[in-house]
Amino acid sequence: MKILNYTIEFKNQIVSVISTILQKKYNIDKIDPGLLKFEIPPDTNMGHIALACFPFAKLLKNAPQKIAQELSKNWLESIYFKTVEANGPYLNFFFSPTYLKQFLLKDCLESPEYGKSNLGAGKTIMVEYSSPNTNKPLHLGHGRNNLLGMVVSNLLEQLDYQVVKTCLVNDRGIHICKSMYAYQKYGNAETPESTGLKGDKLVGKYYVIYDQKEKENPDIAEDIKQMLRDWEDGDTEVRNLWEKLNGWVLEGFNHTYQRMGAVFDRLYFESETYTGGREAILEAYKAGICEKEPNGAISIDLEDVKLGKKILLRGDGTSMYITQDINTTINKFANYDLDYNLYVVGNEQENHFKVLFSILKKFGYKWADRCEHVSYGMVNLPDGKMKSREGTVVDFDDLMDSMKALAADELKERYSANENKHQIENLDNTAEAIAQSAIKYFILKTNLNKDITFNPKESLSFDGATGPYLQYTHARICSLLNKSTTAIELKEDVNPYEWNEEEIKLLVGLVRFPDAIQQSALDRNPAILCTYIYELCRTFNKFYYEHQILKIECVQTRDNRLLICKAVKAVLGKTLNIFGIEALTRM
RNA sequence: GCACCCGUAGCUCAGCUGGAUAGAGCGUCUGUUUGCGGAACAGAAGGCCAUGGGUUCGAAUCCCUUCGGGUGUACCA
Repeated sequence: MKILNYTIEFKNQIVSVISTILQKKYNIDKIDPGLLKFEIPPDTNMGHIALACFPFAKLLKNAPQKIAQELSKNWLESIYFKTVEANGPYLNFFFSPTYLKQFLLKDCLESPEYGKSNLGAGKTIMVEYSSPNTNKPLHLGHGRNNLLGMVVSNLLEQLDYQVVKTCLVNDRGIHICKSMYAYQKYGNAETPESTGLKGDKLVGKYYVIYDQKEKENPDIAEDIKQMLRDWEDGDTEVRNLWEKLNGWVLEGFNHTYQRMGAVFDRLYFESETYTGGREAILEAYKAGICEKEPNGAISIDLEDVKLGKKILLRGDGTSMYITQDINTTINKFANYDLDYNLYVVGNEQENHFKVLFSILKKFGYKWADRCEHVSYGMVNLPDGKMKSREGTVVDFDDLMDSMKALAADELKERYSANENKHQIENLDNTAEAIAQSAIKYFILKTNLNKDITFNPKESLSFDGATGPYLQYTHARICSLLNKSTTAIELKEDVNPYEWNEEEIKLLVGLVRFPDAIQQSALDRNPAILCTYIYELCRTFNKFYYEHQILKIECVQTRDNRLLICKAVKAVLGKTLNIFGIEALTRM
């Protein structure tokens, strides 16, 4: 298993010591730090961390086994390591008790900064996510998007980036007119209040109705086009209707966002940006970057980057999807002094973003290279794709509701089955927190480039590698710490303490935490942190099962175990926080 | 047609910047609790890492072939 590519304090020491030894021995100039590949040995008895010596073999023209031997023999004393030994082609390191306790545990317990780094210090990064259409409610696909946007933002903040979270609201266009049209014709002046429906649900209902009506009478498609023209002309009646319905939808979205914990620093509305972009394109045309088509459309040749030809303005002079995206991106860099600009959007738009970034580059914007599409796979159902119009979507509000109901049932059952157990004071909040964690972890744990198959019956369990498992581990530790009658403080060991295998595994897990965050953030992939924290919890639960803590006689052992518990709790709590999952103290 | 992505245990997924014996969860079978939360822990069974080749001391991992699945390829958004 490979690890430790980033800022770990002891890494620098290893690099410099090894370089010195090899330079002296083999009389070479410099060792490329990239050759030093750290790993976690398969078994803690072999070592706590390891360095593979294969890469040196070629350079030094010697067997990796021999090199490992030489390195171990010439290793210098270090505060970080107790022993360093060669094992075949590997150089294995065992952490010193001093490092584990006075450095690692101390950091975990006392430093709110543990896990963070300053890779992004002084840099601003924008994360655009969610970007919904205001004609129908949010479904599970949006759920994945929102969660990725939120968590990637949180991860970047751990690296000390200044993060600007934005949402581009697609609030105009032909698809918006469809629900408006159906509402106007068949709506009977319904309102969220009169129907008791959430605003986005009400409008979504008419989006579906429109589709049915169009199947009965395809001619109404013309009415929609007219409606869009009226909207663009500022027709009062159409505009009023639009404002009313959009207001309802956005109100509905806000409830969903709030419930799942999505927040935005800045909203961009397509209705305000869609006319822009023309000037930039016409300017580029004047500069000879774009061409004019026979019918007057403006196009750009992207053949050199194998993206063909792209129309930027239609023959009738109207804007396109890409036109307003050009405009919005220019605005973003004008509004904020951005170092990076991320778009969390599904992989079906990969081509669109390649085109967009290429265009901006050709237009001469130096920041074009700092734009990045965070692409992810789709969410499918066991029997295929989700389709709004065919009613096969998993509505995100409904999903949260049903998960909450399941969690509440579970809590009641567990409570009545164990009368001696603690009482859940706030069943409603707890059920909500458990439901949230089940959904969030389920979605986040899958790598970005993979599609997710969502099987409602099987996917959202509370057992195994799930959000509730993580919460359970946290609650268990809290319960344990509460029962401790002595203060849990970090003290220097009077007698040397030998950590057992499970304890060492936990400590090595804690060492990896900053690395897991950095890798997760730099890859824009929360799944890495998901895997990490699940493994840490599994290691903890095994440790907990195998060893007594509070009731063990040896005070030193008890205190050291409690320290580990507290440290795991700290790291677990931070991670859950990054995921937007409540770290329950009871459940 | 072309481009990109995916193919690892019955199912859902880790592992992929090449390295020590390919790992988890669910499901199936079997154990563990007077010890602090059993939403836990352990064991068994289950793999030609889609296929065929190549590079390498070494390939699930990199390159190419084939097959299977997905997405994109608009003067739609």
